[in-house]
Amino acid sequence: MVGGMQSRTPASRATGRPRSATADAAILAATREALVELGWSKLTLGDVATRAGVAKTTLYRRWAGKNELVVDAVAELFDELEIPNRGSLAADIEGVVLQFAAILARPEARSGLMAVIAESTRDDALRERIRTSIVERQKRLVLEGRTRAQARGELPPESDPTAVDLIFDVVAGAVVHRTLVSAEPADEQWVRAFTRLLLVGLGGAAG
Amino acid sequence: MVGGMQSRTPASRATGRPRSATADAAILAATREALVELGWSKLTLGDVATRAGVAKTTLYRRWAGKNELVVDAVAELFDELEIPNRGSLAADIEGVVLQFAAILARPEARSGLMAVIAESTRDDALRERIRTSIVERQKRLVLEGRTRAQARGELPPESDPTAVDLIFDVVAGAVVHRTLVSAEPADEQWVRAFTRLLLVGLGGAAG
DNA sequence: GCAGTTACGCTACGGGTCGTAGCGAAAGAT
DNA sequence: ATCTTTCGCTACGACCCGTAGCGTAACTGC
Repeated sequence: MVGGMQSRTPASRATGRPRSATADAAILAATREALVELGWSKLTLGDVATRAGVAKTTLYRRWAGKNELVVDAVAELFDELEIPNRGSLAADIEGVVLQFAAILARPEARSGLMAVIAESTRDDALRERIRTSIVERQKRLVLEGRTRAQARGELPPESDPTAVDLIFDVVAGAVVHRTLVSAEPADEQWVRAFTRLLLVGLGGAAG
Repeated sequence: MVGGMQSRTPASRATGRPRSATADAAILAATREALVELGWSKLTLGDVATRAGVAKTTLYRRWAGKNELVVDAVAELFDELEIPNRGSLAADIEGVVLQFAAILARPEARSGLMAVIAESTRDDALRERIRTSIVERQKRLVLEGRTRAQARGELPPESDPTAVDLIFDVVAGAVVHRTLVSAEPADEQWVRAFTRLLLVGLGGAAG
């Protein structure tokens, strides 16, 4: 579960009919299904409610609108992200980038993620929701990978705390740009070349 | 001008009343103005027409819909992009990245660009329009910068033609992710750190 | 059990936007 | 002057939005 949806009131009351967890799951699944079939712009909340088998009003009791709903629906796709321990920094990077690319290859992520990010440029609350439920989880992987590499002696202990932010923007940005803007797959070959570039830079001997 | 709007028919006829170029410019300017004030989702074509002082029908004769209109309106922002010749590869990179960041800092670019990219994941024609009128122009800068660096002897002559694509995705992706997802400014300090990372990689001695 | 409280499904509604059609007038080309 | 195309304007059905109101269902505490 994501944890980003509306809490019912101040501190969840223990009285009255409880909200159906089944309905939550059905709505989020229906949202992803609609994203695949219709894309962001043609997705309507009425249609999602019908697909999920719930009333439109039920949907509006949980989510404020299309933006929040899609953020939660897409966020679940990132639950599976984990950084593998493959023994070397290069292998670790390749592993996590491939996982990230696999998620972005799915149509429900492609059409949904960019759209909510676009909306978040004018909605601070939405941006925060995206940050906590999607971006932070990714960034944690970068931190883990670097800590591991430092323990192995592959990287010097870093003093600058903003270095992680930079690396994260480079890694995530490159994969997103490759898959969504250039519209080319981030396959193993590309990931290897990218990892090499990230490790040794432009100055490194070219392949 | 962008050159991406609808040609009137097969080969532009020379008879009848010609289309008003003034109207074109007014519509595109009004679109950017509406993007700033309303953002993508609340922007309506009727409102744009009113702002531009033209009839709604006039707008529909030129653009098929919101997507195409915004692409053209945003594309004009990238007309000013040029790679400066600063004498070294590092300085060249810093210069072009700062220019790119300056464009992405403008609200009409932030809210518009990501939205049309999101839409392009389900619309090949739109993606192609974005590619030719926005992306390719950026990529040309990367090519120029690399050619220049090779002439200076800073980079070895590259055999792999896909290397440019990779570098482009990394540079553009990092800047976009920094400004739109992390929502932090790509200022001089960040650009310097990024350029260093791009040149020497993670293995390079840390600051 | 029984009352109290909340969630649910359903229907209906005003308000807004979409994209198009139809009209007469305007602006050029020949 | 005539022909062709664009322009501004109005009007229209279709769709989606977000909410209100109602009766019913589910769960809690007495």
